[in-house]
Amino acid sequence: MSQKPFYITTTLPYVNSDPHIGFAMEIIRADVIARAKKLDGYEVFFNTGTDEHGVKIYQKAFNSNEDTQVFVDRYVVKFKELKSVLGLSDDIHFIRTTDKQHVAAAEEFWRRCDKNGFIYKKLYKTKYCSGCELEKTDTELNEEGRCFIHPTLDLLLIDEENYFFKFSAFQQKLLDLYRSNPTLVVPDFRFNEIKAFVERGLEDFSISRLKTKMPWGVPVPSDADHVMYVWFDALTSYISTLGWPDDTKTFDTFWKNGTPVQYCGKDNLRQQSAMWQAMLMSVDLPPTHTIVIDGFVTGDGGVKMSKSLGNTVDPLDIVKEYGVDALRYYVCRELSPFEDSPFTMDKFKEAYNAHLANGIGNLTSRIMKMATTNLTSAPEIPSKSIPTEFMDALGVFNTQAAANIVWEHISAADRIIQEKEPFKLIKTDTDAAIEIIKDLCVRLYTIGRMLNPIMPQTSELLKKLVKENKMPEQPLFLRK
RNA sequence: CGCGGGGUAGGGUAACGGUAACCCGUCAGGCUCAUAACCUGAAAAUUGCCGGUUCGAUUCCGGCCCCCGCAACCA
Repeated sequence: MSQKPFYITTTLPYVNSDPHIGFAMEIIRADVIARAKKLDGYEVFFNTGTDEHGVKIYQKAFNSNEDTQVFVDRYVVKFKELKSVLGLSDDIHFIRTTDKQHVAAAEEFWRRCDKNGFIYKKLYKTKYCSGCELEKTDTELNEEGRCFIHPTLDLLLIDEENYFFKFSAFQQKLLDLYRSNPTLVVPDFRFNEIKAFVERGLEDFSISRLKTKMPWGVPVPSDADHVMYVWFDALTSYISTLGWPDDTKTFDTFWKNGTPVQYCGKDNLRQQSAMWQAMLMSVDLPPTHTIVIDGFVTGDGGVKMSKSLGNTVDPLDIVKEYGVDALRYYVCRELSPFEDSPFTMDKFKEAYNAHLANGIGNLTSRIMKMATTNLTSAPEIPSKSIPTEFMDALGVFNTQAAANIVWEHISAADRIIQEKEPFKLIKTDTDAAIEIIKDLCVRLYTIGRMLNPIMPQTSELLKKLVKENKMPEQPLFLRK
């Protein structure tokens, strides 16, 4: 029996700063889904990587007087380290948009798109602030359309020839796709948002930059004066990582005949569920199966995290102090799967003590203490015991609902110990007490099984302890 | 009338047409297997405001008031 294929990818983070908690959240969630699918018998292709082109990186490297490639290489190391820091799947794929294979794929994508008539050249007016000596985008201008730093200066409009993508040609096709694919975007309210956006009408967007101004990008085929705009290049990574266009076997298995899933933050809704889908159509490739949009991690009170406010949290620090599984737990259960969620160290500590130290950690100690003192060997473990609701919740990307099921099982076991008092019963009715303890061991094993996608290390440890009928060498999660 | 999300016990969140659930905190019991952990119970919410639909609304509809994102060539 050949395994069913499953492909899931994160957004490729832009490597102009260190990995932040928002991306850690996204990739942990994707990893949980990837592990759950593996547990369910799928052959999983799990992808992440780094987005390394574009003006911001070019400028930052330039400002620090560093070769751009050296600059990105330095950052990529930090992102690759996430694999061990966050306990990600061993076989995760990592694509860099500077990889030769990706660059070739992006160029081929462009060629096909162009051949199909969806790329054209037109004059594009850029806004230039002579004070900053920089081009400005609308988001970098104030309400009157003036530079924040130099509001008294008039912006200069400079004509520049750019290549454009005929996004507007895909309005109806996108709406048809949305209609025929009712689970394309999860959750529903994000799907509604993108539908409304497309219904309002689409504007073609620029997909190239003049090389003289910004050389750090994939060259535009057949025009040495331009490089691709970073988005056009980065989005194609979702298929270049699968070997497109050369490795048709891998691509066909996981994308064409599979159910490709893209995980991203809400700031990526438009790019992934509209622009990228249109781009795929333009080269006659099938659409993404599901795009999962999660919210932002915010500071206390729902305010944006920012270094100036001092309310940022570093995933590395958390892992150092509390361990990988504690962070994974928090992401899965304490943060909303689709809405914005506040993240503070106080909340984290509170949840850690309540649910990891007092919850699963303490439960493990009390069950295994009774087991090791009263059982001669591990009880028989049923071959399957994961409740279907658990897998169903993960199937709709609701890690919170899934984790809640696990913690209901933990509470139930604590209650059973209190109500049946096997530690007391053992003195009067040994056989009955042994049966209760065996049942508790099986319950703990089942909890271990369910924790596999969410907290892989804890999962393995729980299963090992029950199977070998051993006390943990030290408490699983020490109170902080 | 640009688009979307939210306003639920002291704090943080869940549920979403039919006794409003959970965590932290507070109070009172219990237990001793366990990481001063665990269990039971109590106090505490007219579910932002005003109308409507309904036998019944936190949940559906309309209006209003606040908060937060986004508003495309920023990634």
